[in-house]
Amino acid sequence: MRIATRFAPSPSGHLHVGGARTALFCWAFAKGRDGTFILRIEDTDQKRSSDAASIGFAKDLHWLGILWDEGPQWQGVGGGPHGPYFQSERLAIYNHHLQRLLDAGHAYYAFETGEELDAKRKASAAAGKPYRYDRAALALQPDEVASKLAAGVPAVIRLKCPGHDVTIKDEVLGEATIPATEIDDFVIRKADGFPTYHFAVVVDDELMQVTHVLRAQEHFTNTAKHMLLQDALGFRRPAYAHLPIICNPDGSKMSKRDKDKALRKAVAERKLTEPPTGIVDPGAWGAWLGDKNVQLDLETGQRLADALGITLPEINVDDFKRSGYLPEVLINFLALNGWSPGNDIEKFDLEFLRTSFDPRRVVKTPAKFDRVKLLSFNCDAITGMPHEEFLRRAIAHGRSYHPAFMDRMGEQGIAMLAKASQERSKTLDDMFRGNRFFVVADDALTWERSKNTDKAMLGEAPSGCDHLRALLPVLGGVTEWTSTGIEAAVKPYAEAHAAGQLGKAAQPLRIAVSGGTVSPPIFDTLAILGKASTLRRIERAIAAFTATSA
RNA sequence: GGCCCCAUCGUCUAGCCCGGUCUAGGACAUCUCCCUUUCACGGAGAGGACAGGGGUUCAAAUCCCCUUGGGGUCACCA
Repeated sequence: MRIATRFAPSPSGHLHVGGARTALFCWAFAKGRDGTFILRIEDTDQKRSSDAASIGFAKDLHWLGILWDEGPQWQGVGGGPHGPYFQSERLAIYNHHLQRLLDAGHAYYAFETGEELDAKRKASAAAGKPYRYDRAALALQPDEVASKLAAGVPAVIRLKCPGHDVTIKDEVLGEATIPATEIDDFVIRKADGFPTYHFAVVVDDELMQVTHVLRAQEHFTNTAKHMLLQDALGFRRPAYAHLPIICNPDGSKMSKRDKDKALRKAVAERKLTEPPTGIVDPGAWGAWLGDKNVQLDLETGQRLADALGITLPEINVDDFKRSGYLPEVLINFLALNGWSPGNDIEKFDLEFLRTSFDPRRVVKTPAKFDRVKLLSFNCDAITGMPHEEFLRRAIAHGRSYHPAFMDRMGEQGIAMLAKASQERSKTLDDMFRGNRFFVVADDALTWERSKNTDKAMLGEAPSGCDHLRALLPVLGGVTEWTSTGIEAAVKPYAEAHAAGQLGKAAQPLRIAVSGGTVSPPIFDTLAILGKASTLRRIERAIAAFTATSA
């Protein structure tokens, strides 16, 4: 039988890095064995699903280079003989198998409301006993059930568990036996007519001929339920491999809520009581501030972060894209969380992963996601790529995330900036984020006043400002305004007037034109800025620093 | 709390299944020095782990037990 794996996200948001890793391993396992990789959208929760989210998944997966053989059709991928691939479109299929279970006496209707069940759960908790469904509905007479159904009383369907222990065989975790007492008659169809996750998964995995289920370890205990369902339905049993969770450096589970956490912290630190105008509407703001469980939607959260001047932690694949990480690096790094090829190889690509991935080499322990190491990998990849490629990718990134910057710099300016930036960039975003001074109007530039800037500009004579005054005519006389042309003028000046210490002249220049102490190499910076801007900024800088120091 | 799983440098991990080749290897981070017009990059070097306790054995990171610690799960969410 042909190997088949599936990635089955619920479309309740963007693709999370943990999900991305699951997808990656599923893909690698199937594709490395001439198998099929299926994408299935588990949208059985009507309250939490959205079409936009499933498109987000497709985009993110596509960006990572993980393409599905079967699944929703999107830009030339997908389709397949086992559709539809949205669970919400498979209701008739589920109902058919539900009826089989009912007919065989393996399942039964139950009429307790959510509130009733909650009360029973609370009572058990108060008594210090674990809660299990009490099978009250099993005592109902057939005609009672029929009349309730006919009367339209909301009903769920539960699986009648056989009452024996279940031993799970797992490719990474080995064998584990779940005692019968731990598994109660769980719900397989909700009152709204939709199947629960457990039921839909089991049916779809069978019908889509999935042979290997690779999923996160949080599903491990669920496996017992799925096995019981397979037995009741007469289905085959796929092989299971449960992948360790990816978590934050502090050990907490990585989640979308981390963004809200970062925002709340920043808001508290700034003692903000009113929302920044036009970012969050006052009603939503109040609800959000008042309840830690309320989350801001992605766009609003991002706008608030921008307004507060903070960077949100990257959680979703799209966040890493926005931050300027390369897809091939993210994939490489993700694969290293929970798996390794077994030698000292750390840098590899999709193709390598495809041919070497083996679930038996998956680690059993949860991994803490180390963004610092990821950044280091990204830096290596960026500094190591051919410059044409860097230029191309930087431009694509800029068009998506910094269109105004791109416009103001112009094609030639961007090319020059890219040239000066590649070897000092850790992400595609660095070139834009760190260099905003290039695109502010000359007369709008302000200067950071700190120990460092004041020392460089106003230190002992000749001070930075003195050098700048002297440099003004020198630069003014430069006829070939290029990096080398400028260097040819400034170097001799430093030799003659700064004891050959180029820094004595370079640093004041840097501060004057950039407003701060960090920029690309100074001659490149001046060349990109142009002669007029350079001179104008120097004049204004001298004025700004000397005016306040007098 | 019940149940299930897990446990090697700060972090990701190699080694564990098939005990000796492990004075435990690599990577990121850290520290020192070098390079340097800033920030980075780069180069050289250093420190850093088998959770604890019992066994088994000539020999244990590797096998067994206990303790401790961590994670997952106990929904009409997936």
